[in-house]
Amino acid sequence: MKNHHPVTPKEERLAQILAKIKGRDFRLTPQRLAILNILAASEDHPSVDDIYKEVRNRFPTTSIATVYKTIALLKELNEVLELGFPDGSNRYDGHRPYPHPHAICTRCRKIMDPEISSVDELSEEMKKKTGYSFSFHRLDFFGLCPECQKNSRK
Amino acid sequence: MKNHHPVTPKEERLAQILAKIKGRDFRLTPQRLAILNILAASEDHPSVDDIYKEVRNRFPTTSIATVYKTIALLKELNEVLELGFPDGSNRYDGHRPYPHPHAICTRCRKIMDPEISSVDELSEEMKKKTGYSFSFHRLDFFGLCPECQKNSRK
DNA sequence: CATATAATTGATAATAAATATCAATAGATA
DNA sequence: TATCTATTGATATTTATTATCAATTATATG
Repeated sequence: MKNHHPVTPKEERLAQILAKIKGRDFRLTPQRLAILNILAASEDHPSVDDIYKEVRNRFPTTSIATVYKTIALLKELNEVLELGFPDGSNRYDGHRPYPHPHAICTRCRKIMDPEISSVDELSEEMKKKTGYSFSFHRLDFFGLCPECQKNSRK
Repeated sequence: MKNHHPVTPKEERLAQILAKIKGRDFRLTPQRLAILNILAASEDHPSVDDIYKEVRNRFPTTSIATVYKTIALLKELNEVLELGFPDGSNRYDGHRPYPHPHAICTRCRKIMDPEISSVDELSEEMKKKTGYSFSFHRLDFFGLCPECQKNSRK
């Protein structure tokens, strides 16, 4: 079982990204591939440093600059979503790069990706009323998750 | 015509904020009042530096640290909304502090505040599906404004 | 398969936004 | 008016990100 056509959604996604990269005379380096895989695989929302630490498990010489550069590339290709935290740092969502909102706990930092049907309507309304052509977005709600709510009531 | 009860929405708003400040043994300093007025008056979305420059017209000794501290206070009181730019810097919206989306041009940096009716539904759905209690949010769409779209088509 | 070209890496310096520090100042209260 | 303590202002520090550039290496080509 070696080279084969993509079957799972994840493999398909990865294949698409690779096609995009090859199509624009970017090069496919092992570091990039590793970062890509980490992002595509992670169900949570890693920081640059999280990603950095994980890549170094497989490629111990990887520089943090490479992580930043790869993420910048993926942002440009619209294959990763950047969540801006109020403290100035960022998190990355490589899982569902189309518009979707996050629920972010400001205490424990837990992030949820609920399925929200009204997003499409919102996007549509925004496009109609502004005339903008959007390429990315941040739809993030900040507050307390259910657990932290309990703990804060004494 | 000196001290009088608030009549315009803006005056009312300001009066509310002042009440909040007094209620929590914060002090009402001239610098704070000036920053507050700037934010309440500005129809666009100033950066910290924009605000800093404007305060210094009236209070030339004002420090940038004071601007940061005042904005932090207003964020805490939920009286100003922070927009995170992809470049890491922030903009501030003191005009409509309840949930509303922005359309941000990544080329000319123009920001629009359209009236979007589906936001309420989105907020409601988010609350129901996550159980979070939200205190602030970022609903920002990034892309090209109509003018920059024209200019980019050769 | 060997080679040439140019994109990319890795190490580190530079930048920039925001926060922390702390003595001096000045609101608020009695 | 005097006291108390939050706030200011100046600056140092922190932290995230970007820039720089020589060395490396992916890719195309002969």
